[in-house]
Amino acid sequence: MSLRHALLGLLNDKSASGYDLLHTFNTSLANVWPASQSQVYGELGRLTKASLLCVSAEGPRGRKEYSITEAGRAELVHWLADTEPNRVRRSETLLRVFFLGNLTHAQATDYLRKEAEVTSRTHEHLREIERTVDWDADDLAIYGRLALEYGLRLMAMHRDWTEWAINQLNARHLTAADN
Amino acid sequence: MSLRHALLGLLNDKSASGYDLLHTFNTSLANVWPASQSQVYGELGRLTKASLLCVSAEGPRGRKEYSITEAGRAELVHWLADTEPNRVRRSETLLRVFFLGNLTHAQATDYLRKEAEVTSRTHEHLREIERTVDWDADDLAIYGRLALEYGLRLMAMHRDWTEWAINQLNARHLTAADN
DNA sequence: CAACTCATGTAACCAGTTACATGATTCA
DNA sequence: TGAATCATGTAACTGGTTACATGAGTTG
Repeated sequence: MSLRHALLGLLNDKSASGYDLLHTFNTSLANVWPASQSQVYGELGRLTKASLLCVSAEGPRGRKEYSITEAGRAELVHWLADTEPNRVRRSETLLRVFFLGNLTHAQATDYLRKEAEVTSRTHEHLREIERTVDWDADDLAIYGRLALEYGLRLMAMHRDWTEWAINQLNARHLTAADN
Repeated sequence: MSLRHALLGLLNDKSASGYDLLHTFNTSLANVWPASQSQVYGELGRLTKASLLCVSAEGPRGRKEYSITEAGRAELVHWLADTEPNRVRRSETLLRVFFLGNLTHAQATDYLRKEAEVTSRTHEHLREIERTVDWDADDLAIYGRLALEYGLRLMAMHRDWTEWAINQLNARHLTAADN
């Protein structure tokens, strides 16, 4: 149910169209809770039918501006204050690590090196966001700043771990007569 | 398609029944790629129909032991060597951070403190695993050790970030006349 | 007037969760 | 003999992805 609450949260800050929201999911929320076009439009319809949102204005090209209702605000706060987050994490990157023994030493370290590279790029991208966004603006920016810092630290950790893992594999490769 | 490759990876190491595999998903892989009973049994059936696995033995209580086939091994290596991991991450924990402005200062810091607590418990749990597992056994253990270290570092980072975030919110709360 | 951006909607499919259903074997 | 564990299977539902389909307004 997170997408629905993400929509409520964003619309509580500011009324917007599906198209506007989609943009937010592709930028600020891209690394936290990405959502596709079909998902956003679908969920907006369902939330409106459930009276947690309403269409507050219509513009050119069939544009619909959605606003949160009192019931929607109540649901948002209820979600934040009274429910537990789902903490299940899945990482395909890490799953692959489990099975690296099926590759040659060179292939395995290449895999890790590539991960390090992608991590660096993401880190750079987050730094770029940090530089360009006006962090004093509003609530969303203040808390978004906290989330961004999380991303930066995650990428740094990921980079360090990857280096460590490569060294582990190299050490093992040198001492053993395997592979 | 990650579950299917997780199954191939595990069965390449050692033939096993759905029940055995389920146990692995609930322990070693619980923090990397958890899977439910219905999912495992369903996928084993599909993989067998596709000839990537075969039933190599039947035991008491309808037990079926699955073994990987040559085609299955080929698919496993193809997945590892020739395909890119899906790196999409979703974090409900972090999504909620975006919307903490809808709570009181006390509620917001409580949320973060609770996250820190859960993180500590998970960290402790991983340390326990580190202590009890025999890491010299086989390939899976060696690479599993790398994954475990990732988990430990992730939890440490998460803990540090949470502390930092609480301080950020406290500092803001003291200087401003808001809330 | 062509290319681009704005803007919405839907259908088919795939992956994962929860719950239901059943029964054999082992062990205290 | 009753409880625990071993063992499998299926159905309904929810959430997410990809692709298809359409068209209005804006800008060079």
